[in-house]
Amino acid sequence: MAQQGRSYGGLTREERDAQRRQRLLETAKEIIGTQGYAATTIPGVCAASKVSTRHFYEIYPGKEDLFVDLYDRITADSYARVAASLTATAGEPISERVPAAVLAYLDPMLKDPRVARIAFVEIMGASPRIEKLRLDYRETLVEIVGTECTASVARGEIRDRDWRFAALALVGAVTAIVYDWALHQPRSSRQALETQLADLALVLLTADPPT
Amino acid sequence: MAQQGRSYGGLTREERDAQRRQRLLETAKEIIGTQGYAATTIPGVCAASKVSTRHFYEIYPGKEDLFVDLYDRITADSYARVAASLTATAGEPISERVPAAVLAYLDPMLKDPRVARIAFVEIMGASPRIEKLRLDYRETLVEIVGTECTASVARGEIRDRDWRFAALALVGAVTAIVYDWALHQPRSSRQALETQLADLALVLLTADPPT
DNA sequence: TCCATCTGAAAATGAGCATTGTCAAATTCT
DNA sequence: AGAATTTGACAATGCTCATTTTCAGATGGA
Repeated sequence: MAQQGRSYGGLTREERDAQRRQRLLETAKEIIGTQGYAATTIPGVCAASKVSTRHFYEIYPGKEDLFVDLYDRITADSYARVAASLTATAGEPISERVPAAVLAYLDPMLKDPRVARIAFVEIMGASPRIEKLRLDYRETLVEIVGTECTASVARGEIRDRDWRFAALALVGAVTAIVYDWALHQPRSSRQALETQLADLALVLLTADPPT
Repeated sequence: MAQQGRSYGGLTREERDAQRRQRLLETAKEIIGTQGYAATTIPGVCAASKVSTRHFYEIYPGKEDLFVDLYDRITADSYARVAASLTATAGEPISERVPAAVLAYLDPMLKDPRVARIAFVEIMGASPRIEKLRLDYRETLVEIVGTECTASVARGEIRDRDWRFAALALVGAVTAIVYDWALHQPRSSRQALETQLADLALVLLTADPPT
């Protein structure tokens, strides 16, 4: 057995493990976000991370767990941004709050196409467990939208409607658009895209069907 | 070598092959649409199809090709419906044509949740080849939307805009919503969903961003 | 210094398929 | 009937990993 816990290379066990985990996550982002989850192998990730497979299994129970950890972090990051955005725009009308929150969520994906691919494509149907994770996280998003919009209705800003439907539409639309933008070269400026996305969010949550 | 081509069991070689292919496709729809592509194995599909693996490889070069064939057929079916719908509504305003075409496209997915799962989830990131297939097919859809909408603009019905953006939003939104609807039990009536989808399509293609 | 830990590299193991080959029985054609 | 095909079942092969184990050397602590 390993794991007695003394320092090595000037680092404690926790620090060494944390650094290995960090390298694994960075490499996983690169490989999964570039080659896809199906094409990702443990030996491949380990080699690129300079982490032996033995150490890998000291940190993660298996391959799927690395992906789950990566996705959890990506999602937690975006959720924290959303929370911060909503706090920052407290008191403002929905037409400010929602677009800002959507762009806050998307910032990591707009910055890094690998993140966009992981969060919007590779995560889908990868395995039963991961698919459930995706749907659970999305449900949280749906609830946030519902809460915000219902509050806005109460303020008399917008008309009430099926918020679950609207939220799913928003998430689906944004997903497709951002992934497309992340892939295409050349592409429009991030600024231009953000304007379009903000308009889209607003339209989906507030527009009335014509005639 | 097999393949000399005489009749057997009262059927020609073509008929026998066609029946096997039919059974394989039906089983593939069931397994992929229920367990997912990653969990689908050739021996599994063959056993459920009553087709020997030897015969499988007489029909398809490999596993991926079966999936491609299945997806091709699903897509071709939907595209044919769209074409028929557009023909049927020729001369009518965009507010009739687009919602009708969207619902025509979605009919197979609304009828069979397995088809929805295959077309909207399992197809994503399954392999480089399949991902490319998906994006190519989607591009066709984007072009159709662009063509229809540009024509509508020329008729003075709607304002011009970034049709690629709008089309991607429409496809993404509809995908998320229909898959969600197909999964959830209990769920709203198909009629109700179709009304919502039609409204959504219209809003995405014609609504102006508020303020 | 001496011993217990820790480390990276690499080999070993084992499962799960995809794919190919074998063969006896069934069917068809002449 | 008799030769040639076709069939389905199943064994055989081979490959790609995931996961485990080995091991010689590096490091830390007493």
